[in-house]
Amino acid sequence: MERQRRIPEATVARLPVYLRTLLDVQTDGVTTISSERLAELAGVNAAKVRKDLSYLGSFGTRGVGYDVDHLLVQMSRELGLTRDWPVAIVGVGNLGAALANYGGFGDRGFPVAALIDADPTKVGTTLGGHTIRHLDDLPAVVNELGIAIGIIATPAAGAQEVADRLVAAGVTSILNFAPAVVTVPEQATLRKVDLALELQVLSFYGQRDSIGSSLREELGVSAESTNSGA
Amino acid sequence: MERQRRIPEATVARLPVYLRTLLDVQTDGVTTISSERLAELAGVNAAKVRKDLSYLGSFGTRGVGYDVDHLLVQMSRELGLTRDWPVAIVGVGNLGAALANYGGFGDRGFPVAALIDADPTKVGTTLGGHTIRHLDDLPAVVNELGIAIGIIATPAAGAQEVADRLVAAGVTSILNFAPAVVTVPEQATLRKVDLALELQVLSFYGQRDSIGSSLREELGVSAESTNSGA
DNA sequence: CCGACCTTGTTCTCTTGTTCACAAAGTGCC
DNA sequence: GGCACTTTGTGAACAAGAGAACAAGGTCGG
Ligand SMILES: NC(=O)c1ccc[n+]([C@@H]2O[C@H](COP(=O)([O-])OP(=O)(O)OC[C@H]3O[C@@H](n4cnc5c(N)ncnc54)[C@H](O)[C@@H]3O)[C@@H](O)[C@H]2O)c1
Ligand SMILES: NC(=O)c1ccc[n+]([C@@H]2O[C@H](COP(=O)([O-])OP(=O)(O)OC[C@H]3O[C@@H](n4cnc5c(N)ncnc54)[C@H](O)[C@@H]3O)[C@@H](O)[C@H]2O)c1
Repeated sequence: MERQRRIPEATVARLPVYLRTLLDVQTDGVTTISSERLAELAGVNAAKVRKDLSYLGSFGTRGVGYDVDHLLVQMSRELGLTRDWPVAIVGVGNLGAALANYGGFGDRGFPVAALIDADPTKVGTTLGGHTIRHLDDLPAVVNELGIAIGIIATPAAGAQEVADRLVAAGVTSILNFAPAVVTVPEQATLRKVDLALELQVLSFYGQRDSIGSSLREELGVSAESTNSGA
Repeated sequence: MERQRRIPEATVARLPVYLRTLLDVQTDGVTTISSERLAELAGVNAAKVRKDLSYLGSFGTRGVGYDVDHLLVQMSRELGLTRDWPVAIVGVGNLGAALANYGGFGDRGFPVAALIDADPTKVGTTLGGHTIRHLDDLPAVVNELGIAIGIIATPAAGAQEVADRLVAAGVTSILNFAPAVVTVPEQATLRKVDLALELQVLSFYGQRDSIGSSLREELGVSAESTNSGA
């Protein structure tokens, strides 16, 4: 009788938030936490916390709450954080260099293990203890260092090619910073961080608020009457 | 008879992708595009494209497709990109400096207009043409320069305080890079970019794939038979 | 040992988002 | 001018996610 092992995507995306929150309270010496409290700290709804945690099959204690240490163990295991995931950064420019210099990843089990670039003048130079290797060496680098995750920090034009090469080299997890649509085969996972998109979304809601305010001023307080039609 | 003016959140998040795609094809001299083609380039479903675009109230031409220029105008207007949105970066460290040096924002209507830090040794120094101002000057800076968006690039510990100060100074759009849960009043909009979270999500799916493979090897090809219970 | 109290786990409902499928609408050829 | 062809716009079915509510289960004080 197998446990229900399909964790919803939305839940997966929240687990890291819970994890960080739990690490925080653990540091403060807290040993037990209720869904209510965890929800407050993680900025979500308590029912959601309980449902999310139930997917882990982890048991809280009714009347008491969850054991922080136990929860951390379960969660780390589920997220695959019991091992290291060596990362390769492809494209060592402005952003790539900043990421390479950032210590926060190694701490959390994602050591930067390799830097890759296509620019011959950069290849061979050293940054943060790593010698920059050429893109053509990717298969060798991945093999030698056991690269599990590739970070794309090249200009948009090169992103798809880099992704293809990463996948060809056996890397199935990719984080893309380039503002381009990149596709990968089904067996691989791609996530993206798109700052321009974030800013444009902020712009949308910012503008809307302004308009909203103006309208509200003009029309009185009837702005609430947005009936949810059908 | 007012047009239906509630654009779903999911749609808002896709508009920037369409926008970028359209700019690309416009550069190539394309003047008309079908939902099918746009969907392909943007990496989404064609029906979704049509529904998303229908929220703009923009008219395609049946049998032909959408006029690229017209679509760009509509979309830019809807996203509020007809004006500039001056950005202040708070926390000019490793990441903040990289963002400040990055030219890609100003190009797209988000000029970096101010740099803020709390470290007295950094205040007064210059970076990318901007003199770093002290956090205490925030209200004045926001006022003088018409700051519309605040980017938080401080350590996690300071993030909530910075957010509070930004809001107090009148900034209602915030992009947070610090790995911390930050809350803002309802009238403000906050989005976050959390790299550790992204990596951990990749870890989850990466691990899962590995397990899947192993299991598949061990058990033959019965891995498909994950019956969706109830 | 018992009962009041607390918190979990889960069911149910509602909302949001995705996708299909097709009628309506326009184009351009003949 | 009409007809075949293309593509949009949207209704309806389907899937995923959020949140309220509550029964089940366990603690702890007396
Ligand atoms: N710098 C930022 O703050 C920032 C912010 C948001 C988005 N981005 C995006 O991140 C990406 C990198 O930005 P950046 O400012 O670091 O750019 P950059 O030009 O400073 O660096 C790009 C690096 O990639 C290398 N490169 C180019 N093509 C390559 C290829 N095919 N394979 C391997 N390496 C290649 C270049 O040699 C260069 O070293 C861009 O797509 C940019 O839009 C950057
Ligand atoms: N550097 C990266 O590549 C990277 C990647 C992912 C996440 N982050 C996150 O981004 C944030 C910044 O990272 P970093 O590497 O630039 O750190 P950093 O330590 O290099 O820089 C932080 C800067 O913020 C300033 N600061 C501290 N408290 C402040 C306050 N209350 N108000 C204003 N300024 C304040 C400091 O003086 C310093 O200049 C961190 O939260 C980090 O976790 C960074």
